[in-house]
Amino acid sequence: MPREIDRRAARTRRALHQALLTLMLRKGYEALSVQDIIDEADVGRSTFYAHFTGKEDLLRSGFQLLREELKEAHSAVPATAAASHDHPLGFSMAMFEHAARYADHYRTMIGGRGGAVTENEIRLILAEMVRQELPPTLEGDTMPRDFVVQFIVGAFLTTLNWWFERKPGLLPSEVDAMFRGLVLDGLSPLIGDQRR
Amino acid sequence: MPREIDRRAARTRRALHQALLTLMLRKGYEALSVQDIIDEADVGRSTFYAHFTGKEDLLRSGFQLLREELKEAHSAVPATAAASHDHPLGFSMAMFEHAARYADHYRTMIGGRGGAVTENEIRLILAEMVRQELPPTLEGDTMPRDFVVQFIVGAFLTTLNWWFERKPGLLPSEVDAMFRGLVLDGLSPLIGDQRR
Amino acid sequence: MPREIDRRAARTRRALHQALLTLMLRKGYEALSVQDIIDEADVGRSTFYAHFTGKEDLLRSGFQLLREELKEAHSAVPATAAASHDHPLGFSMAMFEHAARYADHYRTMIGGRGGAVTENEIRLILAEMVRQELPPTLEGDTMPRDFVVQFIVGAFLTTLNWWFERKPGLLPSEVDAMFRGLVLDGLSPLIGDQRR
Amino acid sequence: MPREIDRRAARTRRALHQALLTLMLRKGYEALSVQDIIDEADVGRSTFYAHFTGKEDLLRSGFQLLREELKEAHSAVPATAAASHDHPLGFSMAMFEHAARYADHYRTMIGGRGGAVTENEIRLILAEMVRQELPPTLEGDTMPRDFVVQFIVGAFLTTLNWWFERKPGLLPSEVDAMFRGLVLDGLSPLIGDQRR
DNA sequence: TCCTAAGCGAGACGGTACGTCTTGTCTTCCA
DNA sequence: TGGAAGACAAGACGTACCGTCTCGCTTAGGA
Repeated sequence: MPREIDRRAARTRRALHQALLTLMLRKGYEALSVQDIIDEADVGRSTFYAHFTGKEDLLRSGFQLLREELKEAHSAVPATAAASHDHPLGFSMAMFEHAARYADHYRTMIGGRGGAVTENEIRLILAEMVRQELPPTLEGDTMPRDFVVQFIVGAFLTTLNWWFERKPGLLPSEVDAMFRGLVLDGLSPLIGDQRR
Repeated sequence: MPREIDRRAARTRRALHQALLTLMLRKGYEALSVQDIIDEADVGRSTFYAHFTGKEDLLRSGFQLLREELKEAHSAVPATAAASHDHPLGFSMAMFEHAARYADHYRTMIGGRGGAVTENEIRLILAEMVRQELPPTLEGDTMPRDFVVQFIVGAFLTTLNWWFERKPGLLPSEVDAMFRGLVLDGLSPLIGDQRR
Repeated sequence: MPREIDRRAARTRRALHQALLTLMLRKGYEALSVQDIIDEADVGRSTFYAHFTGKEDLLRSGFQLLREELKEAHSAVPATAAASHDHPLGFSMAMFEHAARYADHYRTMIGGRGGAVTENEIRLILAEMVRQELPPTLEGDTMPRDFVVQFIVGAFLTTLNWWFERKPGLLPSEVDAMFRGLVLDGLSPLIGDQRR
Repeated sequence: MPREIDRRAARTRRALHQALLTLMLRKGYEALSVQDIIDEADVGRSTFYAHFTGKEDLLRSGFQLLREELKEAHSAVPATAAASHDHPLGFSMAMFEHAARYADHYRTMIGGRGGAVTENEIRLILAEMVRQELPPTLEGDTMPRDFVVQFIVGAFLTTLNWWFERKPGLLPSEVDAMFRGLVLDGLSPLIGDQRR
């Protein structure tokens, strides 16, 4: 197969992904039409459908690329599992800082304007990160590992959302402290739990 | 205003709410068209738009009714705030049992098939319940109350989702124990946290 | 039967006829909806349909009344047939003057804005007038009487239309002269017809 | 512009014009809905609106085409103005014969079932024909030329209508004689006019 | 150097759903 | 008990997208 074609095709796909991103920031995912996207990308209608089955496919494929990039980036870093023993949920601080820097994107992706697909994809990515940090076996063996993973991911997203919506002025470090406080120690310290 | 009109109008609205519920169970919210709903409800197109601005309005109005019913039901019960000191998150067990009984509905509402609006409405209802159970002041004063509320609601929905998706065989009591374990005590007991 | 009801009914009908006339002047017949009419007449929907089968029926019924009034008015006048021998098409001058005085109404009724029904009703009324003026038997017996009637009515309406559309400045007497010239003597005097 | 599109578009437009004609014969113009037309033409709703703004536009555009065809056909014929001196209103006989052959179409177009638009378009076409036959200057200079044109057109349509409605058995030649009799010589020969 | 096969833009097309509008019916209220 | 009020089912309107399709144009690789 001539590789020139590959190159052209790749350029087209990139243009479409870029257009999607731009437009999602501007109007949100649900409000976009395929027509908007191909106008923004300056691409023919049939070309769009030659590459993707619809705007959802385009969105998913974008996250697919992102996931692969992240995987490569991570495989370069030595196993952090050991470090995580002393410093659990090590990913969180970096993520909050990243989110602060790219607040517009995060807001779009997470605040409903990204649609259900986006949120799901983000959960998958976060779940992957959390899974790698979590010790392979949990003490007591009462909690399934993937349940714990979902719990952490959910708490993280809740925190991010609350931050953006209600207290955008807080520093990443402050938000991180709150996140870690709740996730690691739960509510008991806050309500003077009398159990036992 | 003649009350006959009220009665007819109420019947029409009820038929539409019922149709929406039926169809959401069958095909999910996003896939529904207004045409589907009015066909199911056997109602004229213009009648639909005389009552609601669209399917989202219909959905919201349904939750509005639900919320009012719940409020009335709750106002009958004596304040549970006192009891919640000994037994925090008292709502959870009853909710898990309720969810088990009406699994189909919960699955539809929560598992993405209900759409973003539904999830948001459910969060509002749950947040209201949690807010009533949570002590008015939290110890240490480090966590904003509404953040804690969002954390609990998120954890509850995560638990529900995980239950339905991954381990539908578990008993409500088992799921409740897991939910309470994580939310009240956090991860520390599971990972042998060495901090401090 | 209580005649009070008759009176109410008559008032309702009059209100509807009046509303129709008002609105036809304002927007033209075709553009009117039943809703417009009952709003203008301040009458309930079912009331309208209790009296008329639709807006066409209302229109026709209005002309029906008009026709009866005209018939009464004419029956008072002694037979003009004799006079018409010396002065054929005697009706025309009076009609043109009337049209000039009520130009708005005529324009509405005749210039297309009145709809096909209106034009037809007007033709019926005019045909009746023409029929009365025309001698009972035509010389030569080559032309059916009703054909001649239609010819005259058509020429009259053509004249009226042309007057309003193209030369609204002309006096009724000038227009009448043109009408009579063409209808009575035809084209021959104008084109120097060489036949025979 | 690629001419393939022209070809496809032309086919679509032809199908719609054909469907309109068919349905007008069957139910009349006013009773038609756009839905009827696109069903008959087997064309998508949006396609219809891509070509025409509504059924009136479609109708007008059909007459536009017809007018262009007639113009081309006429431009082939040598100027008939000269001939018309000896034989005025030369168009009439051919038109009556044509009408007899395509009675259904004429009946639909003229008898009210064609709607106001149709009648107006037909008047325009006939006016054009009459204008070409009429000598450039009229004797006496008392009648505006376009008034005379309207008079002739009106008389022709009156004749056609009367023929179809009241005496469909007459031959084209008989009808033509009546038409020419009235239009050229007027009423005077029929009523023994005593003027002067 | 020409040929050919692919990627591509342009956009016509049949469909489906939208939210609005109008019609004629039907049920209840009120005088 | 009959007229008025207006909720309603039905369905057409014109608009917006969808996903499919056909068509020429470009462009680079192999002949």
